[in-house]
Amino acid sequence: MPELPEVEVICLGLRPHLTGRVITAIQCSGKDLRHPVPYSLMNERLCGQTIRAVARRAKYLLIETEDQTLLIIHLGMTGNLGIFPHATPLKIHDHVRWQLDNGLELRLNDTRRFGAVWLLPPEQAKNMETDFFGNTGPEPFSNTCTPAHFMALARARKQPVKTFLMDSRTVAGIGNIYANEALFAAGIHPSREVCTLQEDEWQRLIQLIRQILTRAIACGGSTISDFINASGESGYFQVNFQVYGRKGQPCLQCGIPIEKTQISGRASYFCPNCQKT
DNA sequence: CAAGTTACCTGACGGC
DNA sequence: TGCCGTCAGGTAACTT
Repeated sequence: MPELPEVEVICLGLRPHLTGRVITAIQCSGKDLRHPVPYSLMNERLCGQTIRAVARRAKYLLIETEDQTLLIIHLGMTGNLGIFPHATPLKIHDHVRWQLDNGLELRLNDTRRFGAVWLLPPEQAKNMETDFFGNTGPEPFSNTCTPAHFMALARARKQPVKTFLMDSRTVAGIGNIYANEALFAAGIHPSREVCTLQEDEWQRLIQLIRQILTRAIACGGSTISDFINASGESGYFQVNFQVYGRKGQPCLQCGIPIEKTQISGRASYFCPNCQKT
């Protein structure tokens, strides 16, 4: 489900519900997500704490409490977060619930359980950016996300540009949908060897990545099958997809049918006319 | 080391 | 109707 725009939409939706609230109790389904859920540690460190801030880094949601404890949530492919009254019946695949002091609770629902939850006590949270996110690339909107950054990493690498963009060590938050969409917008073939991109192409690609992510956030994200934001609403950026999921349909620029191929195991969509290798 | 493949897990869908 | 194979927004451990 979630790439950067979807996590950002969830973050923005949750922030007013969570900020200033006290976490009063925590419940788990008992099933592991990608890692075991740190249930005992959360009970020790989180219960009784007031939430100070809700933020996003890459595709991770960060919930910080007044004593600087950090709850980190990743949604994997199918994870979703919502705010519900405590008495709301549980749905299948509701795996973690954080009860609040106002009768509501935050719920993590994750069908495939590729999501994950971490709890960093204050002394670890302090070093989060190096210890937890040490291998994570810059945010696409940060001023360190530059052509020089990409060109330094791409030098001498023959990897397809699409795989490079989706690597979280290169740049944060870009997954399969937005990699496909950004490369179409830039007129760059997804299989192109990443070391061959020139500075002006990187400049334009960065600009288009930012534009597409910004528009997707404004649309409330993309709803492929089941994404909903914290208020239970679907996103609608998917109506703006130019190539993703459009195999065989005419390119919206030139009318040639969109093609689909596998690149590093991921579905890749492109216009063979508008995107040259 | 770089790049490709597989595994993790569940559910939806298409073909037969 | 039902069974089976394939595929899916992510990440990391493997293999080559």
